[in-house]
Amino acid sequence: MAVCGALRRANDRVRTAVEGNAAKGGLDGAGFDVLLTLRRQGRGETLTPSALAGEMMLSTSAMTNRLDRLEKRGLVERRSDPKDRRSLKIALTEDGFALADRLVMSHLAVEEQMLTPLDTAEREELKRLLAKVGV
Amino acid sequence: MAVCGALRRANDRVRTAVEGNAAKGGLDGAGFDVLLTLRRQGRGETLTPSALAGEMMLSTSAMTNRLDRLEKRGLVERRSDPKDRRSLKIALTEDGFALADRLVMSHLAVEEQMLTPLDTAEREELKRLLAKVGV
DNA sequence: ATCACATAATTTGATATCGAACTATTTGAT
DNA sequence: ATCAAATAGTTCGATATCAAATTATGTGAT
Repeated sequence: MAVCGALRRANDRVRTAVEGNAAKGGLDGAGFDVLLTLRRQGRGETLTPSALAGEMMLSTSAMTNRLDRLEKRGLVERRSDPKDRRSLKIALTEDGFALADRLVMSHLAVEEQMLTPLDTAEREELKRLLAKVGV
Repeated sequence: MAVCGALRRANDRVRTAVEGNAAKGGLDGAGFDVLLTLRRQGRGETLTPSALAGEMMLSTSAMTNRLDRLEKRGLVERRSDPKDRRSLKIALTEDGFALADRLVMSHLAVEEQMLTPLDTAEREELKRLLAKVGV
């Protein structure tokens, strides 16, 4: 059978390729994921650290750490929320958006590259089968 | 498309379920993987720390750490190799083999459980498609 | 036989993560 | 209006991992 082993190997391979792409922007997979999640919100949109952590299935303390690094590199900003002074809005800076923008292109190309052995019907079938796993 | 996202989510679900099973034996996924890899060699068979690390795609230093914990719990033994005094043979103890034996049953049941939504043909198809992604 | 190099495992130093404790602020019950 | 409980984010302590350095041993070229 060994379906679960095949699942893990395929996932590892994709993850490695995706991290390789992030490295081209001087990021690790962790930092790239944050940038990508922020960019997905759209230009100028923000998320709180908690929302980011929740979306990325990460502890808030890990998110604090990731944001520290990204902020230090000038890729994200912490903006205080005037409505709730406990809360923060995390926004991509110009640089952050530009980097995310640049990386997302090759990121998509890398993901596409990993799937080249599959034709369109196979991709749909794979997605369908994966969605059924673990219900 | 989002095939890669589906891949990651399916893998996460399986991993979580498998770790839940390991926890029933007081192990984490890391320790369970080592026991399982040793048990797969057969009763009384051994592997060196390097071989284990290689097989599990882990650094040898991480393996030293895992073996320390398992040895402390009396689940594995480090046996010196008379042929090469640099080298060690890692063997399951009686307890280790018994625990691995007990957990592997429920482990397989858990993996099976994760795949119940798929019939036999679908499992084969999924494995085939995953193999095309993961080489 | 010697000595440079290779190899096995461990130790060390750095970092990412988690859960728990902490600080500051808001909410809600009275 | 007050104060207990909830919430947002950070800090802290512990641990797992990796890469590099280290120790001990083996191998091979001369």
